Amino acid sequence: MESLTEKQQQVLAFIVGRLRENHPPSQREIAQHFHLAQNAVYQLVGYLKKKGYLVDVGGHRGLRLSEAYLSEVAPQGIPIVGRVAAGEPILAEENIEGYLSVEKLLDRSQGAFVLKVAGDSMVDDGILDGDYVVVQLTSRLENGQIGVVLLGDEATVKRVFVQKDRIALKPANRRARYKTRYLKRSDKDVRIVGKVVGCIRMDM
Amino acid sequence: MESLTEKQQQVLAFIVGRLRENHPPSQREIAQHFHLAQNAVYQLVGYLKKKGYLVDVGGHRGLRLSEAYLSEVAPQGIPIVGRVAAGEPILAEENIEGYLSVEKLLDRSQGAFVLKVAGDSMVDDGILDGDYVVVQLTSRLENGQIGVVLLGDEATVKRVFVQKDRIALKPANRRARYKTRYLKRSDKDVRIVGKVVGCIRMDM
DNA sequence: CCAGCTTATGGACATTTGACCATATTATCA
DNA sequence: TGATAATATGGTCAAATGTCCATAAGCTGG
Repeated sequence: MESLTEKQQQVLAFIVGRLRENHPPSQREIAQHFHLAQNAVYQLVGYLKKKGYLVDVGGHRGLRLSEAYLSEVAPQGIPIVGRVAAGEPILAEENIEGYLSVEKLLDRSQGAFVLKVAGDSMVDDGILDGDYVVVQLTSRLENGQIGVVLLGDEATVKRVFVQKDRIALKPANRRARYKTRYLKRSDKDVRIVGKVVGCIRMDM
Repeated sequence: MESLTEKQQQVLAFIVGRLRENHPPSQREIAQHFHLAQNAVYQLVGYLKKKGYLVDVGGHRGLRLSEAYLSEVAPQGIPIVGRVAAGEPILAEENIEGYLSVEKLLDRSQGAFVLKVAGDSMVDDGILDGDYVVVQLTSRLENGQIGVVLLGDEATVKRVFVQKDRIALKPANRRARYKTRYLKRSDKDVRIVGKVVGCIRMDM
């Protein structure tokens, strides 16, 4: 990624900050903030685009900086550290592999939601008590995928196997010997809600 | 919070989704998406403002929906589903316990970063190969906490025990019989980087 | 039946927007 | 010395924006 001048960094930081607040600035707003003419900003934005930090999207002929997405490579989210180069501080640019955007995972427009996991029946799959699983609404599940099934008013996270006339819910806990539950497919109290696409653990 | 009609909910969801992508929609874009006239959107937005879901900010005389902030009370993050009320659709308001904001976890200003986990030495603590652990930069670790330690240019995630003259790195994998590693505290190739405060698994 | 709220359409308009033009200064580097 | 990149100002312009007007249909509750 091409490097930025100080001015360019300042402007990018300002834009990113405003985007975080759901409030994309206009070029004239940026200009005012830095006591510049609008055209100075126009050029700075041009450099940021050229260097790949801002990207135009959509078929817009170009109106509103709002239309200039942050590129995926722009520093949003938090840095992913890969290998650590010898001698370098851990957050040095050489060590940063990319940036993690959890917002993508949590894309609400796709009908995702989060379910707080109660119980330890899935610990062998790395889903612990108190974790949040990210659920994608869908009734289609490949056999063996981890899904959320609604039994009456109780939501359960298990490995789901759809068989001829029944649905098998298989836990993942060698230690506690949870039993696999079998449910009739015809039972209208049973509903496959969605697929578990992610898992988030906080406050460890 | 005053309740919304279905149409209003749809429009709000659309707006929120687009704001998450750093791409505030214009009223005409919304109109196009819902096959409406722009003025229908104008009125819907008016209702959303009246009910407090959208808030005008700044001294703008009113141009661009981008200028209409999401109010703090508007549902940010994705919904956390707790108990599922009998009969209700899973995303009904009755079922939503709160909203998960991962951004808080990933607060960059606090000097957090993400490390991609390689290997399965911590699976018994629910940290799998390929997971991203959220690391809080700090050299202070309570004994037994999961931390990141830099050995030369290799970053390791383990349970850390600081003893008199050595540091113990204890894996968590019953099956593979990983050995606990002991390091001299005086070794300058050894550095405690931070504490693991979260774990994120994507694309399951 | 009427009143009020919601949804909906079409037209008009001042304001703002990003793009573009010409021009100029400064600093760096070959 | 000359070329290039970056920063900066002024003016102009078509396109897009949110607001507002008038109008109307559908619905609910009094």
